[in-house]
Amino acid sequence: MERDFSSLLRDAGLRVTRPRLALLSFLASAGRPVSVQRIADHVKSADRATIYRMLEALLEAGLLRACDVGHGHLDYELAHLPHHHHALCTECGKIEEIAECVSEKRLHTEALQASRLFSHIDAHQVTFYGVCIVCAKQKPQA
Amino acid sequence: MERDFSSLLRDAGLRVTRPRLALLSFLASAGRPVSVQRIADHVKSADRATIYRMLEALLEAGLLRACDVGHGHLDYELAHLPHHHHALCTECGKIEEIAECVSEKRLHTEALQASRLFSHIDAHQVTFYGVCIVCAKQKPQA
DNA sequence: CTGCTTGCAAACTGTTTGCATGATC
DNA sequence: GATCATGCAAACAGTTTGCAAGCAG
Repeated sequence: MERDFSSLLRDAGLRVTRPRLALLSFLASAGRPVSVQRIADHVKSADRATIYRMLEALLEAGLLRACDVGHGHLDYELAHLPHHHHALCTECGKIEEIAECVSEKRLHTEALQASRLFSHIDAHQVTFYGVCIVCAKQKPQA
Repeated sequence: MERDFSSLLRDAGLRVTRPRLALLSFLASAGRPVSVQRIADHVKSADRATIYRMLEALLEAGLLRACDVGHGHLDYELAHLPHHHHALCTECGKIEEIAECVSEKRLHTEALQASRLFSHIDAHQVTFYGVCIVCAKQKPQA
């Protein structure tokens, strides 16, 4: 696994350093978007400033993706996953990755048609808000 | 217009105060989601702490809606508009409101089907990223 | 050896809280 | 007059920047 990350970094023209490898493997093990806070808790070797600079560099290089489910800060995940979206449990904050839907591709074109001010649309992000099964059991129709 | 806001507040069980009316009418005049920063610039009569507390109260009461286009903080808009989404110009930061699309309703159900962990989904938010016509003219295929 | 990266500390921005004052109902 | 809302100041959290030291290429 470390091998992969090294080449990823190298191919992106970035130096291979211990903190970066630690960050990447933590994100890989997480498997879902994580906050800077959580990264700092787990990748203790790296200073917070370093974490922010790494995230910026890796984001710029396209190795990471930032996603925003609306709790005031960005979460980060590895970018080499297929396009997908997130469902946020409004009870416990759990995030699930949701595969791209069929009707989603239409959204893009329909949105551009509905728009008056836009020339083209490059990307989109969808977040679903709901209640996960665990929370639904604990708090029936809360 | 002020009449309307007064009754809105009253109906929500909130007191009618000058800062709240100022906030509501500013949001109405803006017609698009605005940041706290922008609110503070325009609604100078109100203290920043007051702005945050007003936003919280009005959000709770359902008069406002928060939306997050991913630049690190929330934007706010009046909630009595029909459901819609936002397109963010990645060049100039302009936000356009995009009407709900036809295929969007399917998203909801498809997402739930694709999910493994969720019991039900209550809401969703979509943000489109693109380039507005003005910016597209200034920077052809940048 | 050169230049990119990191760590540490300090500055900043954005947001929240406590408490006394003031306004609404 | 009781309660809720506001202003001010101070605390907090999250993020960014400057600079010297360290490490990768």
